[in-house]
Amino acid sequence: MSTLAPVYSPVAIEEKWYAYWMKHGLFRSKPDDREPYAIVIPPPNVTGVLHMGHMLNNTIQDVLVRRARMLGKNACWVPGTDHASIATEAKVVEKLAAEGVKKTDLTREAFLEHAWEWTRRHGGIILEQLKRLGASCDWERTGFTMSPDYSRSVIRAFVDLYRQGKIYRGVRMVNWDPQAQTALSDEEVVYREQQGKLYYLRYRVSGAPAAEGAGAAPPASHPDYIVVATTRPETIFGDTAVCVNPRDERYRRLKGKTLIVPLINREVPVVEDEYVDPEFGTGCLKVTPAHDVNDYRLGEKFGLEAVDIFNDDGTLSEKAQLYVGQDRFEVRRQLEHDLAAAGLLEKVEDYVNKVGFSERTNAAIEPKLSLQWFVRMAELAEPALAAVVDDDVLIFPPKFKNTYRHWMENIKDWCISRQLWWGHRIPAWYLPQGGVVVAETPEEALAAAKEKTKNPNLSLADLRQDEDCLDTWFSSWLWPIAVFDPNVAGNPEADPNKDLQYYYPTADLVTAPEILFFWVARMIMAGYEWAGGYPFRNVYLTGIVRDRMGRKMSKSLGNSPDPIALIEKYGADSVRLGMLLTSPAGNDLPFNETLCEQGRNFCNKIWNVFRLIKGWEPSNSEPQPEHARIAVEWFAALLCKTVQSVADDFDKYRLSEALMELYKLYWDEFSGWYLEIIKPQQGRHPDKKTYAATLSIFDAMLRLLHPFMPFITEELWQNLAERREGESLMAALQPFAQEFDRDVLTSFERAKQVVSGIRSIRKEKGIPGREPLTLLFRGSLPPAAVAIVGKLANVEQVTGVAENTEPLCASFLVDTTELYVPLGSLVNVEEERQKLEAELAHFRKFLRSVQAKLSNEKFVSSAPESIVAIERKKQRDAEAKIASLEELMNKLKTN
RNA sequence: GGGAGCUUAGCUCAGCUGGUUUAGAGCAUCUGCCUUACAAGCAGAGGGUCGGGGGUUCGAACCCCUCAGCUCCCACCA
Repeated sequence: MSTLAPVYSPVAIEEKWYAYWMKHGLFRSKPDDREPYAIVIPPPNVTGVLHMGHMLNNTIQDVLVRRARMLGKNACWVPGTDHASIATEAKVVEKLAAEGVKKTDLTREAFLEHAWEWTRRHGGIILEQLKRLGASCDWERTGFTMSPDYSRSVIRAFVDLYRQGKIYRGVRMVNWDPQAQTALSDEEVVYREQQGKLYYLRYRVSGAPAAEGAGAAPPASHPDYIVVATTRPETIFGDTAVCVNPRDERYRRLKGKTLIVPLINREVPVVEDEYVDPEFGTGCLKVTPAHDVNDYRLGEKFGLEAVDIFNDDGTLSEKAQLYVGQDRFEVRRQLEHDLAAAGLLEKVEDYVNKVGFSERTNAAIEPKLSLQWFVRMAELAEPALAAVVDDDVLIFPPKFKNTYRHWMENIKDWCISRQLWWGHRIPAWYLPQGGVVVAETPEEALAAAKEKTKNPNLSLADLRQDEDCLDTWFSSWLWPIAVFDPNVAGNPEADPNKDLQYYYPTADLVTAPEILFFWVARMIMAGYEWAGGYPFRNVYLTGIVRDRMGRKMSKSLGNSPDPIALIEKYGADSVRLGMLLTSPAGNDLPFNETLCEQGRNFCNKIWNVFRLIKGWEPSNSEPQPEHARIAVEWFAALLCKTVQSVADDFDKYRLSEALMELYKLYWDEFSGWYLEIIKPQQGRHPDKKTYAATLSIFDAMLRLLHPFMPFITEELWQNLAERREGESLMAALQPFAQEFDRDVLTSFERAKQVVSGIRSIRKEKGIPGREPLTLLFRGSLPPAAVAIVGKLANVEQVTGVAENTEPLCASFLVDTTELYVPLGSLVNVEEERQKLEAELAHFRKFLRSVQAKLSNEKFVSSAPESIVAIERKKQRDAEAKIASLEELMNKLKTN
């Protein structure tokens, strides 16, 4: 009798096996002659902590990697972290602020000192958390996007693109984050609907008399004024024109006139452009070239001055003339009063419009003209677009292929400079007399500068390096290349090293759809640019983890459970199951702790099966009983079928379905049917043959389950037999798909129906399981049924009869075989009759529909032969069943 | 404004080329059981006119049209 506890406790077991796997280098991967299988982790922020999204994402990666390893591939999962320029810098700034230190008071060097300190303190926590999950990463390969090697890759890539003319510097309208005080790429801006106001402002026509204040406000249609609608009145100080549609009759009189901007009294021209929608607002558009993308275009077209009225922190600058130094939103509020007081505010309406916010700091984005570095994308995008369109890179689920194509076909240049310190500093040096050199090192920059200026006396002190850093994604787009060979990116002459040759392209990339453009698309571009081809063959896009109310889990909402707390409560295997039980690729995962409970229950089930088996010893004296022989034969076939369909599920990235299949195989088929059949009586042991077969089946199931639940399967596998030190389930092979006999499966399914039929009768009649029954049948029964009813339904005797002569029976049908359970007085004839009547009605109706189909000439002539044959069989079966039911009915009547 | 997708049992989803589907699964629910591996369990049961309407077809959850609702992505309407 086993002394193991009836409840599985994961904590100590998980720790033990993770340490064991590490100790024996089982996560390690080096190039050899096996087929390679590589995954690079989407590097989490270096100072981040694990959240539910990571949990889902990394569980999927671990399942894929562990399975690949067990299929005999050389599996390599490369972990690492991202320096996350803006996110990390924001955290450091916040931390310093809490200590009363302003970033602006520090030198760049001093600030970086703090940032590195922060990174050392918090860096890598998330990787330790991944270990709790069971992640089988090759930790010796842990990368960091700001390690010295990696930084060299990034800088080299910049220099290379610059030399090719694919990077340029210029003044463009960019998304300005006034809180972080940096430019952002278009992808870093999120638009949200905001309840705002639409302000109708009066612009006086030049030469017309000025208003005298609120009381003297002219009527709306006054010829001396026009009315302009805007959501951002504070930008009027940057107005350099007013634009109307040339076809707009209402404003024909303004042609060639100038207008007076309210409060600051700047005289601006009226320009005409089709861009303006006469239907919107008043049909007059104020033009602020420095603070609106469209206005910028109008400004370029009409040669208007761009007056930048904002400071970098979002306060008004000297150029605004009024409200200087005040915050933009405060000015907006004040203006409403001040304009009204001046008689220049016609009306204010509530208005919903979309406003851009910084993805990182959540500050309202200010479109702003500024001098930034850009990557020219058109040429880079070409092969990356083709890769996906031509299916060299497959995206799961495939609906994202369209999204990808649309973005790539309309790609815009990428603003890569950030006004931050934490990151890769732009390798550009400005010359004393103007001009710039771009080089990998200061020394090379100096040499280039000397050549460019023809001045051999130039020194490093004369050069001024660009203050800005590169966008984080400008480094992470090199990830699948640089983690294997940091010398290749940006270096056309470099020969790829062994690692890159072997592992590249990687097999699968698992990530969230939200970074399809940020990261996935750009990695593909970088792959073609520097590594000769795409970086991964398959992209698996996960869904978003949501709470019960369907909200995205986020720190700010506080609706996300702490993954580590969940692991401590339920065990890592249970949480992994919870993540995978209901999340097909691309579908959101509505998370609920009950999913972890379900996982825990399953672990417990597995554990108890093990307790049962562990308590057995093979008995040499016993011959194998027929029921056990049949169970073994059946389960072997079922196992083969499952191995095949699980393989098929994996090919299609249907991980949840693969898991569910194994879940049911283990719980229903193995525990519920197989073990109940072969289980010897209490205190006895199974025969040698059955025992061996059971161990081997259990072993196969542990292998199949291991990628999903690595800890418990390893624990049980290690205890199932003597193992050598260093031996591990994770290094074992998956069961191979073999041919199997489908007839074995169908006969067994019929046998199950017989058992269920008898159990149903017991339940209905309230006959306890202990009371043995007799079973009569008319027709054919598979041997399996005869073999197992004794064990599973406590049937003492099974007898085939030509005709049922027992007077009082409960009866049921399995296919067309009639089964009778003699019950004497327990039978209520009327009840039985009603039951049969209902069944008869059902089959008669069904038969009519089949007959209708078959008597339809068009069906018989146009449907394929095989389909007609199926219908004929349905007809025969239904007829036979009806005959059998009628027979049962007759018996009931005659009795 | 453009594009993509979704709507099947109380919940989450399968249903792949229209016919072996007489619509399935897991969870939840209900009923009966502390049966000697497991009550985190066992046995049994109920639950759906496949979002509405129309069409194509011998045949529709599946194809077409239309209406309604939901989600996501992209876009410069002040």
